[in-house]
Amino acid sequence: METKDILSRRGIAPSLTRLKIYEYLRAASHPSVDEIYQNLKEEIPTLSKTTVYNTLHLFVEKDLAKALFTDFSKNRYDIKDVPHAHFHCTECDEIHDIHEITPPRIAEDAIEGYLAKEAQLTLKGVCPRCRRQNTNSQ
Amino acid sequence: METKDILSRRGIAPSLTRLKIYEYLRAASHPSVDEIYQNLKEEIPTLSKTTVYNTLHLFVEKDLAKALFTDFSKNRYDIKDVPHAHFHCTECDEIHDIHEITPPRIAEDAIEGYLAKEAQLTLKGVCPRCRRQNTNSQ
DNA sequence: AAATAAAACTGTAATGATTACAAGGGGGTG
DNA sequence: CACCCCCTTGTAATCATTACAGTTTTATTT
Repeated sequence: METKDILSRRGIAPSLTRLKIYEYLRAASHPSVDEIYQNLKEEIPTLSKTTVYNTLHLFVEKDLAKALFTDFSKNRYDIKDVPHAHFHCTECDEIHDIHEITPPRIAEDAIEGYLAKEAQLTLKGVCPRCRRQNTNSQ
Repeated sequence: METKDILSRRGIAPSLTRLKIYEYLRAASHPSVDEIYQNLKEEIPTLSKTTVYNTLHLFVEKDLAKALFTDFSKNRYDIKDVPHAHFHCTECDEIHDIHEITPPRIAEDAIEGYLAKEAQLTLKGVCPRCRRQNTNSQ
């Protein structure tokens, strides 16, 4: 399927900028906003970084792309020693510990060639309290 | 075990500031740096935010605490649709797709009361290339 | 083709988290 | 008492992200 159609299907107008960003994203490896911007501004000299942000937000909203959480961006700390997952509620922005599901225990040499030191499992969605509030108010 | 001893065991001098930060971290729920700072400066009026950063970095280095990756601060994007994990190499800062291990498929209602929409599994460690380079140069 | 409205795009400024860095302070040791 | 080391502090710099208002482009209607 052509990129144009992929965007159209999701209700995104397939402008040149959006096509290029989509294609860069598909070809590259987890690029940062700046990487996308730096690389595309050769082809699209008028490109603005704000547009890259806007476009990525749009893609995420329309389920065409995902925002990753990685070690680059850590702004919460935890001290619990029992393995557990984290649930981030997108409504209230709270983080809850989840013990029903745990990050897989990964041996250091589980993945050929890699030395794995830590695994984090993060879930995203709506927490019980926010679900109740949504139901009540609608 | 007393907090003082927990720190000492890891080779961290148990200063008042560090004790308080450790105890706050243990009692609170995934606090941000600012939350820790705001709450402790009542007790420790001279506290500086830099100290909170320094102390947390120290705890992480000594394996007393973990930095979480969450949706709050995401700065990489991905478009792949096959479920896969991400491996963040702490030496070269690259992110690799890992297909040998995948995030557990989590049904929306898998966790009592929660609505789970997405799961991300992130590993941390050293990638094959960096491991080879370390070996060669030492 | 002109007129209009809506949607995309842009640039600048503001915000917020984090880091860099150089200097201050306190406690223990010789 | 002098010295040194480590902890702590404050300011300034950096970097990613967002806010916002204005401009350009595109599509639509006349």
